[in-house]
Amino acid sequence: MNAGRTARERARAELTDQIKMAARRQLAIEGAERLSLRAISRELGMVSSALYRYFPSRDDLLTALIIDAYDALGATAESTAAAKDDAHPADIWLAVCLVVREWARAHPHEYALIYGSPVTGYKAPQTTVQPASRVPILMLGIVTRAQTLGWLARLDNAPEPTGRLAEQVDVLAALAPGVPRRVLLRVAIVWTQLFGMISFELFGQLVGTMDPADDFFAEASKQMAAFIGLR
Amino acid sequence: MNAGRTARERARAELTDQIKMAARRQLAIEGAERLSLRAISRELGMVSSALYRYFPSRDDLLTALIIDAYDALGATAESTAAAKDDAHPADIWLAVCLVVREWARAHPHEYALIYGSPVTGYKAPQTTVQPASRVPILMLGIVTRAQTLGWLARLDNAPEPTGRLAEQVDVLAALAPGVPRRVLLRVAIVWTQLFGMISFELFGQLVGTMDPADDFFAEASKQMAAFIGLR
DNA sequence: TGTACATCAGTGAACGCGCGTTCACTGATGTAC
DNA sequence: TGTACATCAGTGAACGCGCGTTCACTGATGTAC
Repeated sequence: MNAGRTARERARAELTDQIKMAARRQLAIEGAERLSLRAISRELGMVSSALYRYFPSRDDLLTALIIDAYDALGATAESTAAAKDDAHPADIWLAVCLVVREWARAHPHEYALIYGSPVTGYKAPQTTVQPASRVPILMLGIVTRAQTLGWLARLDNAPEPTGRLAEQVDVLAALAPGVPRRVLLRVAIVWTQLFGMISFELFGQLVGTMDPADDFFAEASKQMAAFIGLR
Repeated sequence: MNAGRTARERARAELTDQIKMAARRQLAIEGAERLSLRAISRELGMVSSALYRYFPSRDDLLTALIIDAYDALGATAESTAAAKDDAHPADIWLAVCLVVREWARAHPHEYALIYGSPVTGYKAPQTTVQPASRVPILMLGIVTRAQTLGWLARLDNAPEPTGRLAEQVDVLAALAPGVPRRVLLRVAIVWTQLFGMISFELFGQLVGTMDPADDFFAEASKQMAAFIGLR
């Protein structure tokens, strides 16, 4: 019922959304570097200066798009995991890997916006940090659950991190109580592998070898799940 | 002595280099998307139209820079490997991983140019393929040598690729005679991990956890070397 | 060695386009009494 | 319920800047005889 919201407030919320949608459409065609306020205003049939009632600058619009992209990916991954709540942790893990890849393939420019080379002259503000951490936190949660349920191998052969690396791993440990540090280190390694593989696929590095990458992706994800001890 | 080359030819070669150098300098500051012929011509004290005597268009200049970047990275990696010719393959492997990372950190925009999100509207021509393959070919060579010398574990537990994935792996097998397919599949996985980790470091994804990444990188590279059976 | 002609590098002006941002303004919507 | 005033959205013109590419040209370098 939107009780208490004036027509003005509703119109503002709606137009803010429409601006972001137009921006995303442009992003999909042109990429982030070429995202242009004037082109967006043209698409919406407004005058370019009108956008400044909604976003104080182009960079603020970019920030909004970045946060939206992280949140969209995060929400997709989280709901995939939630839907398989009672599956084996290893299966949940794989499903999350797959859905992250699918989202990336379905939204290549939004993926590039958040995981590709940074946009020149743009400095991501602190507000992007929390949305950016949703996928890693989800992955740590799955591993933690696996540990609790006894579905995590002991990995006695995996080396224990020491020194500064141990301290860095402790940042993860705070989010994954009970999971050994040697496992968490491997989770970080696998995390970089996952996004490295997706980036290689989307950015054209696999052409001529592992492209199309469906089988490669599935098999790599499985081996990486085993690498962190999921079984 | 440059025998046989006229003054004109020498001047042309030199200016072509200077244009590329100026372009690389601009790349380092502005990024590839903002690379501008006019800015380059300004830096060289020429008129912008003069550049068209050297490069038929902005895209051709970009192509030249991409090829140069792949070649610079490839040459660096190859000479690192060559300098350790008689070391253990595992040590050569690690040294190559490290020097690839170092090169990337020293040339972040050139790295982004070749391993980051593709430049919008730019389609990489076939001529970039060979330079792009230097590092992967080098890595396969190291693994092949390890196999020949008996420094590659058998990895009996690693799954054998099947179906289309097996065919894709065979592209690598042609460059790595005698290396089992299950190992080559892992080499491909590790290849994506390596560049994924470097991209995450350079593009700011590790901030708050594994940054600074020296220890993480070294340890991850070691574990990945073990993952493909190097010992 | 000297001349005539062809090749090529670099100039300067122009075309046609794009962009982000500011600012004074009009007119509609919302609020306090 | 009605009026007076404040808030806010959107306009349109302008500023000052950037870009890639084309084209007719001048003058220097190279080549053939």
